[in-house]
Amino acid sequence: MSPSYYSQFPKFHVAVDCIIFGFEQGHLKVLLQKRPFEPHRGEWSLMGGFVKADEDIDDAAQRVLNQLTGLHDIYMKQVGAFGNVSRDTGNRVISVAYFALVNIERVNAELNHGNSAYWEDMEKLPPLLFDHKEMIQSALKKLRAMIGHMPISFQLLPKLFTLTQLQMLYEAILGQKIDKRNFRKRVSEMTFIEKTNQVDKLTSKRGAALYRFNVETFNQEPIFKL
Amino acid sequence: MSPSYYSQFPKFHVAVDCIIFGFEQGHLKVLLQKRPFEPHRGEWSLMGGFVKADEDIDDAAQRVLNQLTGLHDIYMKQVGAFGNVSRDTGNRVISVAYFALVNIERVNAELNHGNSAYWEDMEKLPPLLFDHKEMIQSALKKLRAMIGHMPISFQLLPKLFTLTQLQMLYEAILGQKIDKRNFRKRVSEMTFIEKTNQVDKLTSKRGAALYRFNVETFNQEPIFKL
DNA sequence: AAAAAAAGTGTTCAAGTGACACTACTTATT
DNA sequence: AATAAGTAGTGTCACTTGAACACTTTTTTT
Repeated sequence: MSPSYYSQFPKFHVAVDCIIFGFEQGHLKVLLQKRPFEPHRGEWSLMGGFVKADEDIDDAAQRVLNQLTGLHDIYMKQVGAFGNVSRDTGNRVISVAYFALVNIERVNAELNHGNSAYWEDMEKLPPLLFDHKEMIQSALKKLRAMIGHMPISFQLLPKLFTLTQLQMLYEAILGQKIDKRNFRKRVSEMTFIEKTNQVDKLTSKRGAALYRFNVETFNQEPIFKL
Repeated sequence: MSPSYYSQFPKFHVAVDCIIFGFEQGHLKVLLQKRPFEPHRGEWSLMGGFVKADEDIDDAAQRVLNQLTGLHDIYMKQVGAFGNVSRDTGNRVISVAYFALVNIERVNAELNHGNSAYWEDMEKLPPLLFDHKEMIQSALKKLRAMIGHMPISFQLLPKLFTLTQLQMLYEAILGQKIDKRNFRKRVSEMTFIEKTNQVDKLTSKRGAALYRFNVETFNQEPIFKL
């Protein structure tokens, strides 16, 4: 038994698939693309890619996200490994799913439209390749479990946002209405969600105060409950 | 671009590693073994194995669990994929970790001692192979998040158990003391944790009522909060 | 009969959660 | 100048949940 004891065992293609969430006009969205190669070319699918020989899986996910969106250093969370024998009908491929939360406007500036990428509303997902819908559902479940404890949802919003936007975001992710006064009460307890003196006048005649997430204040007292 | 488009990409050994939790004498334990092959033969490690070419990853985890313990159809939960380039110093191996909860007595009857398997207390883990300690920590974190909502902890106990045992189990998993009266109050609200008329006299002179988890009652009203 | 050992049992207070409806401000329209 | 339109913003109360807390009961052993 030399170090090549391993070599008696089969090897597999390993891919990463990215569930890239965005938020626009009160709707939670996912970035989909038409698969650019055979088999199943042209079907709607998540953005994915094969892991390279000298690459950590986490890094592969970052690379794939970057290829599509141009973004670097985005927080990505592993959803899990999907490894049924017949999940990929082309060949045996084990895929590790990751999700990311991104600001749609920042991404659209950089989107490589040669990829025919498209933001699809989570409520209106078309049929998707293989088990990609299952991956999205798992990712959403994980996201729902996390947003109450970790301030990750701000990644989906512009730097400055109104409390109505923030509330609509939570409603979209959780899939349920939230009481406005209770929501704002909780927000006001988080000192790191701070009011600026700027006003957004796009959606109301009165105008709404713009808020910002202050990382430094959060690091001093990282207690988050929404 | 034929169906062998995939073939330009590298392939990897894919393994599963099993975190097998047990509970004995008030302590949460993990089943470890001395690695039976090179490299690193003899180091303490989780029970693992390579995925076969025609095998779902979930099935591979079940197979590995069965090889070591003889148990079938045990609930296993995926912890995640561990895929850093240098996690396995022997060769690139991507490993998917799973955890299972088993009854130690049932397992010990079947344990293949040729594997030199050993139940180690979670508080006293020795240095472990590669990233196995990290896998165990992730598994414990996941377990902690689950036991409050799902009645999985009963897998760790004998069919009949006392409330003191059940409480010690929760204390061991959560790593903190629980108030006895509050705990028993909550248990008494779960009608599917039912008192038998049998009594355990091993640990007290008075004797303690033995309880059982009733699956049928649980299925009728699957609301679990502990 | 007394001591030992763990089982079993309620109440009270604080905190958190959820339900609920009107006023304030600005702009556009007449 | 008045009013209509449209969203922002604001407090209270009832209820539920969670946390703290100590003594009595039962049986066996000495």
